[in-house]
Amino acid sequence: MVSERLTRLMSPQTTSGPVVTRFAPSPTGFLHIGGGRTALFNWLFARGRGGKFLLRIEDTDRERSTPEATAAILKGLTWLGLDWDGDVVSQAAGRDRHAEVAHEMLARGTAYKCFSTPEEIAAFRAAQEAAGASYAVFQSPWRDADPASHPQAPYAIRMKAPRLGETIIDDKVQGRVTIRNETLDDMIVLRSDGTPTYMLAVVVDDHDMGVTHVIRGDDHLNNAARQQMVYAAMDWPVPVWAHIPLIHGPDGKKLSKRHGATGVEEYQAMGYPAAGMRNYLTRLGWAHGDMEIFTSAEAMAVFSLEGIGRAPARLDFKKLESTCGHHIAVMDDAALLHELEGYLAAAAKPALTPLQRARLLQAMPVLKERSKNFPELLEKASFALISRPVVAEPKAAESLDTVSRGILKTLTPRLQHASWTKETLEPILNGIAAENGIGFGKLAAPLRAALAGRSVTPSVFDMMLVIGREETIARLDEAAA
RNA sequence: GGCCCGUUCGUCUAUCGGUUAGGACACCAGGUUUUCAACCUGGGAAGAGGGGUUCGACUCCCCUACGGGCUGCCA
Repeated sequence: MVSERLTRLMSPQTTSGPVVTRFAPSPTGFLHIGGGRTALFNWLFARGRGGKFLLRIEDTDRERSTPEATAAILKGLTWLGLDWDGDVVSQAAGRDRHAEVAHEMLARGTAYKCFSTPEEIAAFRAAQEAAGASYAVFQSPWRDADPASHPQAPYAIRMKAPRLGETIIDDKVQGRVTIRNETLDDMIVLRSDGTPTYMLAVVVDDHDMGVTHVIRGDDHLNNAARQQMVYAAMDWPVPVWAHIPLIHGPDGKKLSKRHGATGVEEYQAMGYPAAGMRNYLTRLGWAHGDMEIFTSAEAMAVFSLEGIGRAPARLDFKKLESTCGHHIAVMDDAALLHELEGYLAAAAKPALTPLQRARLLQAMPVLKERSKNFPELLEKASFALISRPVVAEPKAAESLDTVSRGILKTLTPRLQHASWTKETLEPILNGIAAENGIGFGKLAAPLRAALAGRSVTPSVFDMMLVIGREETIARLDEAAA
């Protein structure tokens, strides 16, 4: 699924050129909801400025990367409606280029060969700890070693990080972040087995792909300082940074499995429409005045990095549902039905029959205004989905007593030739109620039981209109018998 | 441990030195009603704590507390 990586194609970008953003997940599982939001912000920002939104799979960790995970991530993005430009880039496919850059840095003198073994480094740390130091950055003895003293052995390539001064990350979300260089180590960019590390790969890929704005989780904020060393070592322009806070669970702790749904696909299976998810996720950590309910196009028009908050936001299902409810209410009926069928498939529920689909489409106007998610909509649509004989639930059956059944019997003849509109039906039902000396509510209950087999349903008129005269009379006759 | 980031109603947030601190979700009360919703009206609800700076701080600075992140030949 991941195509050949893009080869070097962009000229060095300038900050005034077209916007290029990217989403770069590791394929180690499904698309995390936090990752989905990161992708969303990148998408909104690029699309809102006529720029490009690229997708790169960071699969350099062959141990943990799987093609299934890559497929799951693509599927999640697709469901969310986040379309990317060009081919999906595989980071692993760029090893040679990454190694080439590492050697170039070697040639420039901004990196050096380090012959220290992992064991020696571990020993160094243990010694530091034993000496009472809480922690110390590893200082390779090879940093300034005479090449003549280099042994014939495998070596890693490390950055020659500045020991003095400070590195400043000019971040659009976090502001100016200053990191003292002494806290930065000579990070390894090429392992002793010749493979590149993530720190090198991201920078090379972002540069080669022409990425102008790096919008990612703030767990990378400190990494940005390290990565900036590579840009400097290669004389490459540094992209605009925007480190966004992570999403937390309702309890304020980092979102994890015990909070329930962490994967985007789970939200589809729970029956939330993509447009509602996008709206909710956009507002989670970003705001533009009092703007609450909006389409993605509207969001793109005003989305800015400056509008992103600095504190982690908590997931609130109540608000998610409310937001989705607004979107469901205004969605096009056919589109809604289509997405609902996608939900059915995602939730491994039986597909709709042609008759059910037709009735659902007809009932959509009355159903969509009162549903916050698809399960709820389907619940309200029950009357349209069932087929005769209608089996009344216990609570509904109670309203089908002898008297009520008698009333229903007198009703059907009058429906026989009535024109099938609410305007005609309403006086007929009101008349029946009046003749029997009962309020309309008393008549509605047995009607609900007969038409839907339930005590909670949409309006009786709406149900009659959707299932039609023939089916209405048939259901009433069966219930009255 | 060190370094970095964060902290406004229960939740998401507005405010970018001067406001009765606004909106949304949720909650409570009332209204409407054909059940459930939806809808309408009203209500309670916030600047973590302590120091500064200033005529004036939610807003700027410092400290503390709490939360998060980074600190790997993981990404």
